[in-house]
Amino acid sequence: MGARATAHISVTEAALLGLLTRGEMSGYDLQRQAERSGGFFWAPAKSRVYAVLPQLVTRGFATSREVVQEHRPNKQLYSITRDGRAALQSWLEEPPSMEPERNPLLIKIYFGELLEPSVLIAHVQKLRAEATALKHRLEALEPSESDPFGDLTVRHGLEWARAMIRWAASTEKELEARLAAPVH
Amino acid sequence: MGARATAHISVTEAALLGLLTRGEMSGYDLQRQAERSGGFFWAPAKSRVYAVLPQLVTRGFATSREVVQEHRPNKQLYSITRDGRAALQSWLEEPPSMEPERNPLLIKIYFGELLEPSVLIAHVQKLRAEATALKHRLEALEPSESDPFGDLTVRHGLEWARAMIRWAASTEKELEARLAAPVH
DNA sequence: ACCACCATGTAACAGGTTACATGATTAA
DNA sequence: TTAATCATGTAACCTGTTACATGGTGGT
Repeated sequence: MGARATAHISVTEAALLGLLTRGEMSGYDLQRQAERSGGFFWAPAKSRVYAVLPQLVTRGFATSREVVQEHRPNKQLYSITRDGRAALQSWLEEPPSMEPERNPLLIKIYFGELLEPSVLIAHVQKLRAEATALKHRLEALEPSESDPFGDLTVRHGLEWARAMIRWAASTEKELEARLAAPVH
Repeated sequence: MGARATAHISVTEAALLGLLTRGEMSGYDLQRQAERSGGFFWAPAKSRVYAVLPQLVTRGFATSREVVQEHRPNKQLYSITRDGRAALQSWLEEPPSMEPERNPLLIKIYFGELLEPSVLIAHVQKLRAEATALKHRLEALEPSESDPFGDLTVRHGLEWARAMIRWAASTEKELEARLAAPVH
């Protein structure tokens, strides 16, 4: 045991193991952490969390112990093992590959000829509104950050949001121009 | 038949139906079109294409006819039906919802404390290289575009790529600074 | 001689979602 | 009294991937 050099783990498994390096936690805790801290870029369904954790134990990447509670439901606390750390480490070290955006909006734009311009504009406006909301949330967060790495992910989100806002604004303008002067 | 007002279709089904509005095509054609024109934001495996097409026929969204060929394998040509157009239309009109980036790189950054700075820098550099390559490909494409909607998706890609390049550059700088002056 | 293109599919697996089910405690 | 929090899970489904299998045609 311990010599399982190249065991493959999924993104969710890696993220859970990552959180477990910060201490023993329950599935409930993990899911909340995921929603809060990293929630902008990773948020599995809770059923997924509860499905993955026992698998981590089975594969030797975590251990669990039951904690009996008085006025709360009992819970399982999970800890990362040496093997778990090793698996996480090699996942973290794998060069990440850039995947193109799989955004359905782009397909709707691409087939824009099939939609009324006003509907298309509404779609783009919605993206802009959501990106703007994200930007505000992230801007509110930024200065108060003690951990520098969380900061970097926040800045990533900000760059992304700003890019989307820029694109949406220019796209809206262009579509509106086409509404005003429809060249059939 | 025809009154199936709110039949749900998946992104891939919508995209295939969208391409079929441009004419009768085989699975092979569709997959190639997907790779070329829209390939930046949507690219299903061919096995998926061949799996989805018969389902579209079963559900009444497309019809197929076999074309016997002499010096080539026979093929199935698919056409979109009235029901197919209706289903596509309502998919296109659904307001798209912005999903946060699920980029694994962000998780690696978030747990940056567990990685050597040099590895982290390499990860970010790789993203920057790939985003730069994408930017070049898209810039080469842009002026020659006859269809205006394809153009809008290209510009989306460009904004995205530029944002990633900006973020990566500033992140690299910051990580390198930390390498030079490690504040324990 | 080799490789790319045309053309379609199967099998096995991976990784995820939503909805449902349960049930006590505590704060507004 | 109503809602949120704590706490875990099952069942059904969906969407997708990689690897394998087949085999002729046409260009370099």
